[in-house]
Amino acid sequence: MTTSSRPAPARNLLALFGPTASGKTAVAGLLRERLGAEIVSADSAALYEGLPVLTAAPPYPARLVGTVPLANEVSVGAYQALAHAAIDEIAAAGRLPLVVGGTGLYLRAAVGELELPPPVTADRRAFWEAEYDRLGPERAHGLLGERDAAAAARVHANDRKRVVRALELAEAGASLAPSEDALWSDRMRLPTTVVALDVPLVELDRRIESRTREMVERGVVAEARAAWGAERSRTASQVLGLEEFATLPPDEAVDRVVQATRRLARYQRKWLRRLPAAATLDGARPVEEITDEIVALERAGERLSRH
RNA sequence: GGCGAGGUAGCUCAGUUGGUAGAGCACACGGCUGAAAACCGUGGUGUCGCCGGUUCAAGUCCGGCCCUCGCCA
Repeated sequence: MTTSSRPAPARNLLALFGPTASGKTAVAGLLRERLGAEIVSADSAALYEGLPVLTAAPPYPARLVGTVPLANEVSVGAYQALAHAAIDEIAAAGRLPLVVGGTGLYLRAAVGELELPPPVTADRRAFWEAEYDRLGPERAHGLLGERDAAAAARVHANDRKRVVRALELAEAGASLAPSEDALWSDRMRLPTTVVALDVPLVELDRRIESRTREMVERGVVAEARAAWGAERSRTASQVLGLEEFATLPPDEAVDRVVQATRRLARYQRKWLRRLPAAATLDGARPVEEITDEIVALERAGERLSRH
């Protein structure tokens, strides 16, 4: 009654990373059917509710998509807790969690062993921001050097955001400088098959342009205006294209958003080059073919783990 | 056709009394540990519209031509 073939490896985690417009959504949609996977998004902008067109929300259920009110800030730390909970819940139910996203840091936070230093209260942040502005970059950085030399060595004086964060952490008894570099390591929280999807740059640029134009037909302008008029946090305001579509004539908004999205895609491809992946597949190939390959990789147990 | 304004980096433009050019954005490369679609660092990528003249030296002054925009015909 038992077959002679060796048992299939235990399913743990599958992760799909790729820049915007690389075809992640379509591939993940097929993987969902083929592997009975449940999708967990790793995308900082898609977290927001009310922006399905602008953030290209998938046409099928996915965790951590459209769940955060625009009035709230998002952060890697908050995302990480939600992602780990979702992954563990899916796995506990005997299904395959499939983490899909283009935000490199979020993907690493979801699948890796990133141990993030704690958050700090809003008033401490406001205090250190004011201190930074009062002292100026050099003296603020100098102060950091006295309080946390390791953190100061990693941060440029002009990087206000990081100098402020490091000062907050030093005050709280923590440090911005990690004891161990987990960001670029290939250590995984669970045994994970990581697959990267990429498309030749010229084709990617073409896709970005046509996809941005389609957004207009699908109603981004109304969507963006509604969101822009609502109470929105700083991180919500920074979602690419929100301000452009809400405040500029559509043609001009499209041009700017295309340019900004191309820049984003190049940034995401930098992550792609450094992320440890079992394979990098060409997203310009037929979706079925790509899916077949990923299924094969997953079944073969091509995965990274804790070591 | 006449008058006016203009032609300098991929784009928008700055350039002093002549000393072979520089900002922002874009772009390239790099960093990044609770803002990452964020933030920061480094890099000028050029037939200064074309041809000639003056000058030791011209983006800059002179002459001619070409092109763009506006107004008037």
